[in-house]
Amino acid sequence: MTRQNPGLNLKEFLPYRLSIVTNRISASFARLYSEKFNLSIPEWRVMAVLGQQPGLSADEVCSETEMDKVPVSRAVSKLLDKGLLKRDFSGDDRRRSILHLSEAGYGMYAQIVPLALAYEVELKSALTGEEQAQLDILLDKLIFQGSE
Amino acid sequence: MTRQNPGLNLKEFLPYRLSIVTNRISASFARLYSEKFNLSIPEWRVMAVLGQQPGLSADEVCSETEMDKVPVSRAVSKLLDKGLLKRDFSGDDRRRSILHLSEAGYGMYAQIVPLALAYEVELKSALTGEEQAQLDILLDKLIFQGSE
DNA sequence: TGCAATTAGTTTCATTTGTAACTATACTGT
DNA sequence: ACAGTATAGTTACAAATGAAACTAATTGCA
Repeated sequence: MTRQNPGLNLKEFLPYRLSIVTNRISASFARLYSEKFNLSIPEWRVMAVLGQQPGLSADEVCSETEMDKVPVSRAVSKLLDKGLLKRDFSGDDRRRSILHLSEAGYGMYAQIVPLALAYEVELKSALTGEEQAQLDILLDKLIFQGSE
Repeated sequence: MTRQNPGLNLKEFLPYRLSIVTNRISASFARLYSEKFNLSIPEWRVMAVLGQQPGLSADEVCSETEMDKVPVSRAVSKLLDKGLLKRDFSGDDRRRSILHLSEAGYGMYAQIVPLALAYEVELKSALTGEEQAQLDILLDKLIFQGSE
């Protein structure tokens, strides 16, 4: 049977292209911190946001990282076990946690950050300075669009 | 303790930004075909590539879609169960499958493609024509970069 | 030939993930 | 004050995932 192809070329389809790029990049970046520091992706994300904004609650970590509260909860308890995080509870609202990197956690964070930045530089090295700026603008527009 | 922030701003960090955009987009696109057609993401991917390139083997589907062979194998058997796929085996090499959408599968594919294209148009509507072209170029460069 | 190494695909098993149910605390309106 | 609702976080359960083991077929080469 001869069919007229409705014409969806995957390799040109934006959601598909984005997922290929993103999957490759996050897999290779994850290797960086998982091999050396034995952190899972959710664990790293929690540390990354707390390194920058100490004192967030678990719930705020969720909204900052767009992670589900279940993986956040599990990552937090793993990080507590490993001694990389400290947790207090708010006096105002004793349900609410107040999360900080511990000394050890901050030390690890401070080791990972330069690796992360170097990785980003390497990634962007395929692009000119102008293209890098353009990419930021485009991603902003798409991030906004995606949230409808 | 006063600490000097090593300075990783997640919201500006490329791998993080890419994953936010991609996760939002693929989640909302997945709703499109999972709700209406009851397809999982791997199932849709297999159909999408076979709609465009009938007769691929499972292994070729893997390399085309960058999926693992396990999810491909499972998606193929689900799609066979649902009657959306036909499978033959090569005469030359009887391990090698030859996969085609069935009539029903092609019918479903032909319904999904316009939805997918409309979704892509809507996504890109946040961008000017020139920005869309630029985005394609940038993704190509990053896709190439990511594969090293 | 014939036997080791390779390849296509499936299955098993352990891990990860998310939905939904649950606990504990806090807020709201009467 | 208190009953009903909402919120922070955890736990239980079920589904998805991938690494590794497995089966079956093919290739290479001695």
